[in-house]
Amino acid sequence: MTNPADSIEIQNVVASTGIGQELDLEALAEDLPGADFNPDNFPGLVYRTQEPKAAALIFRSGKIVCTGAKSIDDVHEALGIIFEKLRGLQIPVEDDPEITVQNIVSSADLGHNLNLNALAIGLGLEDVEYEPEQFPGLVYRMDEPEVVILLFGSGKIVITGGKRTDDAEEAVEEIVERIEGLGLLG
Amino acid sequence: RLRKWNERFRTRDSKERNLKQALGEIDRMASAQGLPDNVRETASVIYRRALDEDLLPGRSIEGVSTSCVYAAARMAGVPRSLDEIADVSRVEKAEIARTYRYVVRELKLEVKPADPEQYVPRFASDLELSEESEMRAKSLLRNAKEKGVHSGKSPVGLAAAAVYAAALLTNEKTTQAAVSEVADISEVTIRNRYHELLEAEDGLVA
DNA sequence: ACGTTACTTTGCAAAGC
DNA sequence: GCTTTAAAAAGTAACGT
Repeated sequence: MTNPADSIEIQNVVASTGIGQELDLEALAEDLPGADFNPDNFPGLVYRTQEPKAAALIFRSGKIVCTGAKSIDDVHEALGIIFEKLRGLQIPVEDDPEITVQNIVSSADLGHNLNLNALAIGLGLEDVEYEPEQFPGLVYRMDEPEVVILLFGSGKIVITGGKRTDDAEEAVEEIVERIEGLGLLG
Repeated sequence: RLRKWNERFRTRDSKERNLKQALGEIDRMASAQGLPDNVRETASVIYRRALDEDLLPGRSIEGVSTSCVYAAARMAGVPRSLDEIADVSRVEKAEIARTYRYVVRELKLEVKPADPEQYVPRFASDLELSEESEMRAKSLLRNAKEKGVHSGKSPVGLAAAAVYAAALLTNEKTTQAAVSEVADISEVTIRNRYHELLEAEDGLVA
C-alpha cells in the first residue's frame, strides 16, 4: 500500500527576509527590468524570478517577502538572485540576510474517497468548517502540528500554515490516524 | 463613578437601538424570503446573543443580521442559499459568508450543511410539480447520499438536479432553464449533477 | 457541448490606509 | 479590515466557439 505521506508535494513556500538597507523603490522600479510597482495600489514592488520561479515583494524598508517557490532551497536560490541583482545596482546588501520560512503549502492524496459530512461530525464541529454550498473542501484546524488541512471528497488534501517541512508529514500521519480511528477511511 | 454610570447607560442605550434596527432588518429579510415566524424568532435570539457577547464591534449590523437569518433558516430546516439571502440583504455575498462563519464560530452554533432534500419542496412547488415527483426527487437524493456522492457538492445544485430528474422520470414537463431559474444554479451544473444522480440510481439496479 | 479563464477556501509576511 | 504575491484542491459560473 502506498503511504499517503509519500504523496506529499510542496506547492508553495512563503518566506521573509531583509537586506538591512532602506530602498528607493521608484528608482529600483526603473533599474530592475520586469519590476511592477504601483504605490497607489500596494506599497511593495513586485519582482519575479524565472528560475526558480518565484515572486518577491520588495518594500521601502528593505524587507522582502518571497512566495511561489516550490521548496525551501528554491526560496534561498530566488532570494540569492535578488540579492545579487541589488548588489549589481550598487545597493548594499547584508552578507547573509536571515531568511525565515513563514508558511509552507503542500498537497497530498489519502488514496480513498471521503464522506465529508461524516468527517465533519467525526472530527468535531468545533475544529471544522464545511460549507459545500460555498467551497467543496472541508477545513480542519489541527492542533499538533498546528496546521490547517483542506480535505476533499476525492481524498486529495491541502496542508497549509506549517513552517517546517516535517509539519506536513506529521499532519498527514495524524489525519490518516484520526480518519481511520473514525472508521471513515476507505 | 458618574462617568462609569453614564458609559453603562450609553452602552445599554446604544445596544437597544442596535437591537431595534437589527430586528427590523431581520423581519424585512425574512419576509422577503417568505420565511416562517419561528425563523425570525431564532434569528433574533442569535442576534441578541451576538450583541450580548460583543460580536458586533467591527461588523455591520446589517451583515450580522443577514448571517442570523441565513443560520436560522438552516437550523429550522428551511434553508435559503447564500445567493437568495444576498438578494434581500444590503450586504454583499462575500461579507455575508465571512460574517456568517464568524458568528457560527464565536457563538458555537452547531449548524450543519443544509440537506439537499430540504430545498426540494420549495423548488418543486415553484415549478408546480406533483407530489410524486417531489418524493422521487427526495428518493434520488437519499440514494445518492448513501452512495457518498454528496461530498463537496452544493446542496442547492444537487436538489436542483434531483428535481429536474424527478420531473422527467414522472413525465412532467420542466426544462433545465426553468429549474435553473428557480434554483439559481447554472444549467451546466444541473446537467452534471443529474448524470451523477442517475448513475447512482443505475448502480442500484445493476 | 466543448474549452478556457476565473472565482470560492486555507495559510503567511510585508507597509500603510 | 483592506490592498498584493503564490500554489493546490474541486465545484461552480461565464465567457467564446
